[in-house]
Amino acid sequence: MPRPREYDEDQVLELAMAQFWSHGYEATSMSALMEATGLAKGSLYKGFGDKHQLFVKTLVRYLERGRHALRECIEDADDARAGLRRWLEDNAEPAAHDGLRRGCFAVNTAVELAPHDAEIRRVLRDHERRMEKLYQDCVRRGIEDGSLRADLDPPNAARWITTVVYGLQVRSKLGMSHTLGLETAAQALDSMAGA
Amino acid sequence: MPRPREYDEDQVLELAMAQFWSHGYEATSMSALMEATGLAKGSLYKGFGDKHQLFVKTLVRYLERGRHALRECIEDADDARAGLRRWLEDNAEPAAHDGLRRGCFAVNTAVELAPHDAEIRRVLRDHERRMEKLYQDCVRRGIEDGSLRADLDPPNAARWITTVVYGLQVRSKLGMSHTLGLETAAQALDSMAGA
DNA sequence: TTCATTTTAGACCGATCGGTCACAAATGAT
DNA sequence: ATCATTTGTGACCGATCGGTCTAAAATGAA
Repeated sequence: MPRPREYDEDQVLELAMAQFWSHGYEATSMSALMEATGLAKGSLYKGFGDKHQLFVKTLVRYLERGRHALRECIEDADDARAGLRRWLEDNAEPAAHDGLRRGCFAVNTAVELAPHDAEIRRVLRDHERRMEKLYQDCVRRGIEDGSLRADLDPPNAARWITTVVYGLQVRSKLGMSHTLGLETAAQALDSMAGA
Repeated sequence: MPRPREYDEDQVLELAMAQFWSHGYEATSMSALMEATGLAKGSLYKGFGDKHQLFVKTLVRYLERGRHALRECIEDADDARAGLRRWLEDNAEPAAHDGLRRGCFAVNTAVELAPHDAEIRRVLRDHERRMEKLYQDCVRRGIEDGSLRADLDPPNAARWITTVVYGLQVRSKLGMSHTLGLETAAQALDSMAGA
């Protein structure tokens, strides 16, 4: 009986995400979101809540996708090391790809909002915890299949991987070349590779 | 003959830096800067230019201080590895220290502004280049005095150190504990330590 | 067709944004 | 004491901020 919605919710979230991802939270205005999504202000507020709620929705979406990508990356690989290499190389790439230097939405948000926004902090910490669980599984598998050093401590190694990935994403904001990114990825892998 | 200035320029820059460092560029308003520095709006503009120019002044100041700290850290140490350890540990610490989680002003700025601000990008790239020069010197010294692996490639190792330090700074924004930070610092050192 | 219901559009809101400017205050030189 | 010069102050500017709200449009049910 009601009037049907004219927009596709998923698509709007994608478009809004692109804005937040490229420009951050503070530098993205509601007008920019209206233009990017094609929706009028009223529709955005009715459909997605205020600016902050919309931001969280796009962030959660991004994080879920990131975990999915990591899971796939690890599962599809021949051994743990190959999966890890692929993941590190993927994280060394986006900088060169998009001239936008938008880096990683999660890292951008951690830097901009985490210190003063408890909800964002909770969401990002939860994501970090889940990612490190996946890293741990990968490391354990690598120890078993011999592709990673046998003396690695999985939780410790997971935090190590997290750190290197964050570092690559920051470098990408300054315009790291693909070649140098791959070099660093290789170095990270070497620090954990089996004999 | 003119009326003398009533404020101390260095002190004002310090206070403005604290604001930008904690809240970033966009989230820091001129009113916040007025309150933080105690200067009226007109004085800020007359003395330091507009918001962007003031920001750059505080950033440059921060970067110079950072390079100085690294230089001292390396020179004062008994050997290259000790200096590098000290530097990595210092970078694993600030997170825990200030409940503000303000992290590293350079990393914060790289993430927030570098993609869309050519001047900032130039300043930060120049700083990165200088820092890596210092890292390279440190690595070369470490190869000579035997405290670092002999097969390290200095430019490569310098980028590696940069990456890890960036990663530590991002983790600090989410509230990394001092203990876990030190653990990662140790891991980074191990990846370069001499036999 | 009429009605209840929901979406859409955009005018409108007070607050705040970064930035300017005119004027008062403070100095040393004369 | 007067004057040229520079600093300090805060009122003021138009623009834009995030957010609200009313009214028109679009539907299915009755």
